[in-house]
This record gives sequence, C-alpha cells and structure tokens, in this order.
Amino acid sequence: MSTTSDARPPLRERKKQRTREALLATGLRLFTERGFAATTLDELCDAVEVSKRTFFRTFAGKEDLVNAPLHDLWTLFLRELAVVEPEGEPTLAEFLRGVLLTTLDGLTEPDWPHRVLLSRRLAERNPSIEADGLYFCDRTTRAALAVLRERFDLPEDLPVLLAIDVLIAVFHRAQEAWAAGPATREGLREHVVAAWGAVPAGLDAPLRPTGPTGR
Amino acid sequence: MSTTSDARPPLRERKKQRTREALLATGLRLFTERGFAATTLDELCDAVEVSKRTFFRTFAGKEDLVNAPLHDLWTLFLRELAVVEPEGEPTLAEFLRGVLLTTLDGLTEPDWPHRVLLSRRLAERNPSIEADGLYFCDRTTRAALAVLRERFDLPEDLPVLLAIDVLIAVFHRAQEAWAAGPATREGLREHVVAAWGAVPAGLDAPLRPTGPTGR
DNA sequence: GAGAAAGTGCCACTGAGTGGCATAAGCCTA
DNA sequence: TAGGCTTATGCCACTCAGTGGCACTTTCTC
Repeated sequence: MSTTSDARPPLRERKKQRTREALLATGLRLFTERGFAATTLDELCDAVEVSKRTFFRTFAGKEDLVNAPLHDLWTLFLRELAVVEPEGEPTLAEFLRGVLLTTLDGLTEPDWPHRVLLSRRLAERNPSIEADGLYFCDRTTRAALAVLRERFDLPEDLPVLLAIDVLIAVFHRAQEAWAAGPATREGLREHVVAAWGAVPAGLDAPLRPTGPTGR
Repeated sequence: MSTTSDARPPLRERKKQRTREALLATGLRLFTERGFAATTLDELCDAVEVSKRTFFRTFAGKEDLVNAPLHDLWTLFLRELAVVEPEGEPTLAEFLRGVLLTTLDGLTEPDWPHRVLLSRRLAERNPSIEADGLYFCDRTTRAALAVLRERFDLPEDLPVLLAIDVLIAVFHRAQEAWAAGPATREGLREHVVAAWGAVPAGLDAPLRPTGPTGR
C-alpha cells in the first residue's frame, strides 16, 4: 500500500520540484521587492533554506531563474511544433504563428501570466537578465529549425531561420506591449496576433519625412 | 608651433585610444589562442601593462571587448540612419537595407573584417558573449526607432520595431553564414543581400511533409 | 534490510567587477 | 613656463557569483 494515488513522479523527483518551486517563487519575490542586483544568492538560499550549491544544481544562475517562465513557454512550443498537424496547406509563417498561439493556450498553470510579468519587469531593468533571455531564444530558434527539418521538406536553412527569427521578434514585441498594460493571459494572445499583423505593415511602410512636427 | 600637423584629437585622447587598441588587439588574440574563460583579466592586463581598473574604464567587461567590432558597425549604422537621404520613395524595409549596406561599405579600417570574424567565432563558443551581443543589438533597435521617428512620419512604434528586428535578424544570419566561409569583406555584403531576399521566401515557404527521407 | 544511486550541505577557492583614494599626466591660463 | 585645474591611472581591499571536491543523508531497488 505504498499507493500515492496515481502520482507518477517518484518522491525524489517531487522533492526536487518543490525546491525548484520554492526558489522560483521566493526568488521572483525577493528580486522584485529588493532589486535584482541587491539580492544576493546567499540571502535567497537562506530564505528558502537551501544551500547555494543546490541553487546551482537547479538553475544556471540568477538570470536563469528569472527567465524560467520563458523557458516553460518555449519548451512547450518546441513540443507542440513537433506534433501539431498543419491544417490545410499553410505557409511556414502561418504554421509557426498557429503553433505559438496553441502553445499560449496550453500554458494553464494559474500564475504563469503573473510570473511572466514579474520576469519581464525585472528583465527591463536588468541588462544581464534580458541578455540571458535573448540568448535562450536564439538557442530555441536553432532547436526549432531542427524540429522543422525533421518533419518537413525544407531544402534550405536560412529562410527557415529567418522565419523563426520573425516569430520570436513578434513574441518579444507583443510581450513588451502586454507588460505595459493590464497583462492578462488572453491579452498576451491578442498582442501576439496584433504584432504578427504589424510585420508586413512595418516592412512596407512608406517613408514620409516628418511634416508639421518639423522642429 | 605646437603643430602636431593636423591631428585634431588632443594627446590625452590619443593615449586613451592607444590603450583601447592594445586591449582590443591583445584581448582578441589571447581569448582566441587560450580560450575566453581560460584567459583571466589579470593575464590580459598584465600583457598590455595596464591596471584592471583601467580595463573596466575602457570596456564594460570581457564580453564587451569581444563585441567591440559589432559596436563599431551599429554605431556607424545609427549615424548613417540619421543622415542618409532616401532615394525615390522607398519602403521602410528598402531604406533600412540600403543604410545597412552603406554602413558596411563605410567600415574601411583594414582589419575590421578579421576582427569581426574572431569576434564571431568567440561568440559561437561562449554563450555570455553571444548574450551580450544580442542585448546590444536590442538596444540598437530602440535607438534606431528613435532616429527614425525623428526623421519620418511614423505614427506607430510596433511596426517600425519589427522592421528593425527583421533587419538585425538578417544581419545576424548573414554574419553567421559569412563566418562559416572564407569571410572576406565583400562576402559579408553579399550574404546580407542574400539573407534579405530569404525573408519572404522563408515566411511564404510551403510546408510539405518530409517525403522520401521519412524514416 | 543492505547496497547502489542520486541529491544535498559544507568548505575552500577562483575570478569578475566595484569603490575609494592617492598619484601622475595632460591641459589651460597668465 | 609655472602654477593650478582636470582627468586618467594605479593600487588596495572588498563583495559576490559561480565551481570543485568530499562527506553525508535520503530515496530507490532488490
């Protein structure tokens, strides 16, 4: 009768997850309250009652902790990208857009939006966090390329990479606009749709010199 | 007759530049030869005969030194962006592309291509360098937006930001492809042109499932 | 219950990055 | 060209992120 009902993950794994959760929640809170640089790892580890060594076994660094919500998103995105069946005969762009929206709908953890918001606000004020996030996205791009090449007949890498770059740029700008407002979960989705539409509008925008405003 | 011929910059400034040059040249060399992480700042400062304190007054960090060639590029780009007159009635995309190409042609320092190459190779092997570079480009995007808003009648930010994002993505992929080959200066220009053309090709690419290769 | 395997804590250490202050070098004016 | 002013540099001590090593505890497996 060692029945832990149906909970699959072994105890060890659950403990690890609990530590991770505690670090994440406390970390985001402390960084937000006291400032990112001003909060030392020792303080955080003290608050969570965990050794610094354990922190580094869980996260690659302070920045990595803050960007964890983003990791969730793009990890799920890659999983979806590998399984979603394209409907009709979409272009690569349409397909990517669809998968991203599906991914957003799939993030059901209740306070994910709140955490992304905290994460974003921290990133906006701390270059090292933003830099770390941008690098992560770059690696995601390459991973996405690999998945796409596996599934579809795409002779060249360059155009595909650029399409994914556009997707990620769209998400970034959407997230930025979203974080400036009320920041609800549905809101993020809408901002992505809007930003997506703004891509051709931006590229094809006519260049009129500043008229009446001319200083 | 204090004529230092026509050399405008005062001695102090020239000395500073010389130190910077020495740090840059020696830094790139040491990082390349011995590895980025394996080379300590103390070693570098020792080799250049400069105190660590001086290093940090010249560069924001090790990564910043490696990305200096990139800074040159985008700084010049912003300058050009502020003055180049659009010919005819180009779209924003066409204009940005033109200014980038002009900028590339304007980088005449003899070993700039070589340094970009070293810089790129280092960045590919060292996440922190790549991250730093990506962050720098992000800031450049915002700076470019400000310049464009000043000069042209662009009612919304979002489309413009996305257009610049595309430009930077194009440059990154071009640089990547360029660094994998012989890496001449003209080559970089050609790769930019090619990558630029690959943007619509990528977005509109049809999605055919992997055919004969299907495992 | 015993042994294997995995996770954790503790400790000492490296090295990046910063602040403060004294000194030296270039600059400017009379 | 001597003096004071400004600015860059060197030096020193310090904080803190991140790592390696090893002993210890917990969980898993049989």
